Amino acid sequence: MFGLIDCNNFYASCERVFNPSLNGKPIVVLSNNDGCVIARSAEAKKLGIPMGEPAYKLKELIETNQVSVFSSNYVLYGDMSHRVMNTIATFAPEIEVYSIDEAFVLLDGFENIDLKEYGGNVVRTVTRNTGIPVSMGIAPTKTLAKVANKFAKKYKNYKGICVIDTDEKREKALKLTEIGDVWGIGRRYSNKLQYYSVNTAWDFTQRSKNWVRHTMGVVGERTWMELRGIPCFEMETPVDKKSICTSRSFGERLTELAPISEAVANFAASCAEKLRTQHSYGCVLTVFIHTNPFATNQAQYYNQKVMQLSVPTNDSAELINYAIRGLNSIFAKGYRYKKAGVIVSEIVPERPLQGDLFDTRNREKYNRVMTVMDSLNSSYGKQKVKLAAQGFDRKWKLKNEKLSPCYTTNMTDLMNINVK
DNA sequence: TCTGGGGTCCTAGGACCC
DNA sequence: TCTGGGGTCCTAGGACCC
Repeated sequence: MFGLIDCNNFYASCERVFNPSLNGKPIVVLSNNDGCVIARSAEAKKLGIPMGEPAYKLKELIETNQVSVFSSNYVLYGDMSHRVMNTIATFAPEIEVYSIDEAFVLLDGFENIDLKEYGGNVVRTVTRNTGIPVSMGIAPTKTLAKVANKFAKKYKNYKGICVIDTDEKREKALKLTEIGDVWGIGRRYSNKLQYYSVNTAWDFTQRSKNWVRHTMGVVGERTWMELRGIPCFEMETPVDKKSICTSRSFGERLTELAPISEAVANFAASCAEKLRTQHSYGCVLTVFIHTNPFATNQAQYYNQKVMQLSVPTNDSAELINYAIRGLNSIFAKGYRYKKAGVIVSEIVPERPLQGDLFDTRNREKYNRVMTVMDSLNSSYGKQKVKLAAQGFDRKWKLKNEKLSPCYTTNMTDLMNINVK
C-alpha cells in the first residue's frame, strides 16, 4: 500500500502557525512579484477567490472581506516543509518527498496494522509537532492514494485520513471523482475525455485498455491501470536534474541593459550554485528576455540565445560570462522588459570531463575558489561573497510588499512574546 | 499600472546510417 | 504486377505535475 500525506493549504497554513490571530480568517498568498493567488485558506476559498487569479483583479474583494494578503516567503515555507517531512519520516520505512507540501510513504509490511488508526496517528502527530494541518490517503497505488487523499480533505468526519482497501470502496470513490481531478489527467485530456462521455474516474476505468492507449498513449494507460488497482508507479528516489532554470519577473519594467545584465548575472550564478549542489556540470546555457505579453498595446519582444559551452562547467564566473555575452547579443533597445532567465541543460556528472584542446582556464584553481565561496556563504549567509557582475543595485528585484518574517530561520525575525 | 516559477516524460517526424 | 529491412539520433510540440 502507498500513503500520500499532503499539507492543507500549505502556504496559508505556514503563515498561520506563527500568527494565530489569522485562525478562522481568510488568507491568500501571492506568487513572486505579488502577481497571482497561489494559496488560499479555506475561508478564502469560500469567498470564491480562484487559484491563479491576478491579485489586482481581487482588490475590492480583498478589502471588503478583510482578506489577509502575503507575499511568498519561500524561506519560511521551505523550512516548515522540512519539519513536516522529518516528522513523516519517523513513521515509515520509506518516504518520497514529492513536492514542497506532499510526500508518499511505502507501507510494506503493514499487513497486520490498522491503516486507519496508523494514518490518523500520522496526521495528528504532524499537525501537533509542526502546526501544519495535513491529510493522508492510503491505497494500493499512488494514483488511488491521491484519490483517497482528496476524500480525507473533503469530509470532516474522516478526520484527515481515508483508506481505500477494498474494491467496494474503490468503486464508490471513483464514481465520486471527476475525471479532471485524477492525478495525471490535466485540462486537455479532461476536455477530450468528457467529449467521449467519460465524466468520472469510474467511467474511465470502464473503457477498454486499447481505447485508452489509442486516445492517450502509454501515459494514459498507466493511469488507467493505477485506477484499477495495478501499480505502475513505484517509490522514487531523488535523481539529478536534467535541466536547471532560474528566471524572474522584474519588480519594475526595465529598459536599460545594465540592470538586466545584473539580473542575468544573478540568475546564472544561481544556476551554477544549483549545479554545484548536485555535483554536475552544464554543457549548454540559454539566456532569454522578454517584454510583458499581457500588455498588448505595447511593442513586444522575445528572444533567446542558446550557447554550447566549450567545456562543461559549474563555475559561477564562467556561466555569468556566457550569460552576459548571450544577453548582449539579444538585447534590443526601446522595449520595456518584464522578465529574464537562464537555463542550463545537457547536464552531466562532475566526472569524467571532456576537455577542450584550446582551453586556457585554470579550472583547478577556479574550482577551489567556488568551493571556498560556497563554504563562506553557507557559514555566513547567502550572497555574503559573490561575483562583481552580480552587482548591488538590484533594480530588478522582486516586488514582495507583504512579506512575513522568517520566523524560523532568522534570529532578528524571532517572535516576541510579552509576558504579563 | 497590475498576470509566477520550475520541472518531467512521451510521441511523431525528419534526417541519417548500413 | 513488381521497388527491402532494420536501425539511431535529434527536435518540436504536446501533455502533465507541484
